[in-house]
Amino acid sequence: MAIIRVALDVPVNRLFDYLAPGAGTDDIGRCVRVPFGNHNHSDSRKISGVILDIGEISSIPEEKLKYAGQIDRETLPLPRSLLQLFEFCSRYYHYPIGQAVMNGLPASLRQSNHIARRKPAVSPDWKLTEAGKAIPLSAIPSRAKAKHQLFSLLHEHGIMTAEACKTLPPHSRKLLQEFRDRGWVEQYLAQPDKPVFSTAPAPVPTEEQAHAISAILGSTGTFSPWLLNGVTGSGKTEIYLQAATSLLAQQKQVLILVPEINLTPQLEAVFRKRFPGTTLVSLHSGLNDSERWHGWQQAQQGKAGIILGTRLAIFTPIPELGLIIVDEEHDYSFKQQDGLRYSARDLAIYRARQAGIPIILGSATPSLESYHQALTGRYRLLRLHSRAISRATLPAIRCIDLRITSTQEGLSEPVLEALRRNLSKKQQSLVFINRRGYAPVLLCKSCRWIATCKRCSSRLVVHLRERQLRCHYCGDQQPVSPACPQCGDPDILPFGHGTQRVEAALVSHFPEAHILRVDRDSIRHKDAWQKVLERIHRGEADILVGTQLLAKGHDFPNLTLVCVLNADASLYSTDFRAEEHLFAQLMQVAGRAGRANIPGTVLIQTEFPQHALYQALQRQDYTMYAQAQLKERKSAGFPPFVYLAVLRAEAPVLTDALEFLQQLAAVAALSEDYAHIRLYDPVPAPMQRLKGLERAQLLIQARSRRHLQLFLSDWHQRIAALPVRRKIRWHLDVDPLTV
DNA sequence: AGCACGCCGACT
DNA sequence: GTCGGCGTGCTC
Repeated sequence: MAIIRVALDVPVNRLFDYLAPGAGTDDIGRCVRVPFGNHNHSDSRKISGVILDIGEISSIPEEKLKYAGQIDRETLPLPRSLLQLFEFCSRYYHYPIGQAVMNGLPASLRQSNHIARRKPAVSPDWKLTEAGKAIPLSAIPSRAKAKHQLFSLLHEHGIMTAEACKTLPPHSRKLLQEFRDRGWVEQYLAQPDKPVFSTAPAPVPTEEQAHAISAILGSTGTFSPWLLNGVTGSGKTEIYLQAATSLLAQQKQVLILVPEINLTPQLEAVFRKRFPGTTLVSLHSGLNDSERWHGWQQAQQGKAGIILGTRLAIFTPIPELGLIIVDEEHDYSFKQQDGLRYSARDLAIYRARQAGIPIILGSATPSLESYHQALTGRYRLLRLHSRAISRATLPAIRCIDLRITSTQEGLSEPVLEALRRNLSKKQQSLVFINRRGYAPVLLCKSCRWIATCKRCSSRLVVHLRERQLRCHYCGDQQPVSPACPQCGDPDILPFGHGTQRVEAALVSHFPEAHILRVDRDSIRHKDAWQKVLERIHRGEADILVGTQLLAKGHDFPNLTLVCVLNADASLYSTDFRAEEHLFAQLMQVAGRAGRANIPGTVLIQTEFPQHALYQALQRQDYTMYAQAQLKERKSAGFPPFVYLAVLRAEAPVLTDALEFLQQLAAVAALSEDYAHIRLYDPVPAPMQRLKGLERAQLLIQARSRRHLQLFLSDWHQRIAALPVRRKIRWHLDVDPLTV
């Protein structure tokens, strides 16, 4: 009897075997309901899983095997390539296979009771198999009237369309299932739909663009990763569009990944406009179950030519995938920070290799990992030097030396003066300060007490308008107390500047101006972001005050001045990626200034104007900066010259977490591959206390991916075999962003 | 993860 | 005497 091996959403890295009479290899990739757990209860609970394999024998004793429930044959099975992707995820990120699969599926497929409920989006047709054709009609006794009739219908036409099935009495539909179980008929899908293609007129590309486009298109049908490096406004999007045009014309599908949900509408609009007749589906976490399910189906059926989405879209089945585009490839949002900690950008490379297609990684400031790949010839580098619209010039970037210039409420006189001038010119300005709230610190002048979070090792941020102290890590809030809880002095003061405080200062400086604050607090309500964008575009804001929300990928045509207030904070960070991140962020925010035919100005307040970062930024010289950074990374032994993984543990008491990690480190020494890796001492995590738990971490470093993986596989198995330590939670993060 | 089993403390 | 606390171990 056939045995199906099913991926289930349980934290055990193995498949579960079930008896499934009548199941065949075409059931691989299908959803199935199976009984799970509840050994000696008659009404054992059923959950959904995905069939990953099928065979005749099981390593599980026969008496333990249960019968699988209903297999969902109404829905297209997941393609093998997607199943392979899940298997790769499970191996590479050391995550249970069932949870890797279920993490990637839309909720409507994942939910434990979906099959009975969900209306199928497509019904496959039935056709006679070779075995079925060999059965003569006379083999069916004519007294079995319905059976005979159905079989003769099948013999007459060879197929039974889904439409025709609907007109059959329910009894006959049951018979079809019976025929299938006998191997006489099978379900199949008529030719998958091809995406409709149509295109609106495209602008004539610049010479650089034309070169990039023809290079990319020359690699159609082969795995070729392209790193497209061009500053904001250099016309990366046009290259995406024209590369997509060619692939869509060949009836291929195009997958586009963007970092954030906020960026999907914008790029979506651009693509819809260029390809008015092509079905575009947008996939991100803002969709409800049925919307996501619908988009997924359109992609899988080949109806959607363009699949645009955030990181989760990397798990969409796309049968005719011809091109992948990862926009803003350096962005951290591509890495999932909990559960299956995958990098959608890295998985996109995997998919491109798997499908044998080109992939474009686009960025003004590529990640050092990708740039290194380009320098060593694994990726091919395409550079766009000039802004695409000929008259647009790069913004002039100038540092304001805070060592010799004083500030009031965080604003220096040159910044105020520039804002004043821009106001009189009726042009928009952006004041960038990457810190929400009014002030990041509440300090008692007499005893130096600082308001801190009870559950986290963080300082509470003053939100003056709401008269609240808030923890930006756990969300906890409390009213601002009237006096110092330690010494009773009523003289406690907000220290430092956040968006609210800068907004207030600007209001008093420029009472006549329209000032709009944009941060996570101001757009908390749904649709608020869209409304803010509309207001900005209607010119209803003279000065924008905001966090990185404003820095990412939005074109504000009338914006000509950008002022950066507190950039230096990142330079004090212990995180080895902090500088790279700051550079990318500042390049991005600088790119907001000056579009079309208005030149832009960027002013950066800093105490370190001589710092290499600001020097490179002023020249907008990514290459110079990246090469200097790579040199530093190489000598310091950081990625991309080494490969990292982090094992993090959390427990109510720090020493428990540290001791646990110490124990794991001892276990690691038993591994054969231990010689090829370097294990650091367990240390408290950068944010030691979070949501009431103490966190510690153990850094693993290796010279090659292969060695890291060999070690991790072995180590992970040893850890899993260890007796469970209560009250300690842990996880492994491969290629972590922060260590 | 769930869920059942199991072995110890305060209650009708 | 039992109800239920959560510590432990298994799920095909």
